[in-house]
Amino acid sequence: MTGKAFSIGEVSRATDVNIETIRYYERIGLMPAPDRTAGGNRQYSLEQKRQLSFIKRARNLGFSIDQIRSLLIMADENEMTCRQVSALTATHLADVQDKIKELKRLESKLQSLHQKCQSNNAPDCPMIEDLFG
Amino acid sequence: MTGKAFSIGEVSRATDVNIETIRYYERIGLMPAPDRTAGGNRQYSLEQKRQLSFIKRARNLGFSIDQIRSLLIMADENEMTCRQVSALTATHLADVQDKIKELKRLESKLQSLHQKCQSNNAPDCPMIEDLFG
DNA sequence: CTTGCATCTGTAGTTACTACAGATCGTAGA
DNA sequence: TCTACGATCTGTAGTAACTACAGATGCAAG
Repeated sequence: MTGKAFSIGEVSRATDVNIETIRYYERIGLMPAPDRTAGGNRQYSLEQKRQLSFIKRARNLGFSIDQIRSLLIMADENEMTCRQVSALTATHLADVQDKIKELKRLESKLQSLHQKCQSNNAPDCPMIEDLFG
Repeated sequence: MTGKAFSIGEVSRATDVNIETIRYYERIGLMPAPDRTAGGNRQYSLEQKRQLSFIKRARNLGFSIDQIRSLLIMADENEMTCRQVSALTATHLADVQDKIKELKRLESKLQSLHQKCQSNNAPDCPMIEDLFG
């Protein structure tokens, strides 16, 4: 009993992953090479569709492709993986928090520069002066 | 009276911009092609050094190369540019704020997933389950 | 059997650099 | 003046994660 097979377009719509991106994931080995029709079109199994949706969700959480590779391996094992997943998540969370910090630094600098710039009617721009040092 | 000339290494150390990056900026037209010694080594003028430091500061504020191209043009003109600079800064600031928002969304999702994962000793990982949907 | 949308492969472009390899330059010391 | 040897040179390729084609087929409905 072979399960239902899906075309790349169906899988794309179901997971909201671009067709080109799906093929890209296959090329880099993030997705397995699916079966093909006689004519050469890809035919995805339900499990493969599920894997793609896993990848999509993880991408939406900002995990990198390499991190997702690890997550997929962990998802396939049963020992110790929850701890490993937890560690990977913690690392990623820290990365995200670092980025937030950095962006907030930018935000406040930009805000103060912007304010100086707006309240100025002279020919010289304080923002530009600032950048020249 | 020709001003002092600087080697690429001196300029690199002075601005904290990688030598390869300086050549890259020249290749893409962000920096002008400097004079050369008889043997072909680059010789930067004080003004060119200043321009590179301008670029570096703007990059540190998160402006894109294309935005910096605009900023450099504006820095060279004298009409209306403060208003333009202000507009460009506002756009960039909005981008930064959008990114912060998105990262905060990620942060809170990751935090809640991480918590579930940590308080779990069962064989199945709630984080993985979650990603599979 | 034709029409026309869906897929196919393969390559190149995106952003902002970084990392070589292999050759030459420039300068301080002998 | 010759010789090291570090600094630069050019040119190309790699990074992350896609996206965008071109040109050729597949497939299903009428």
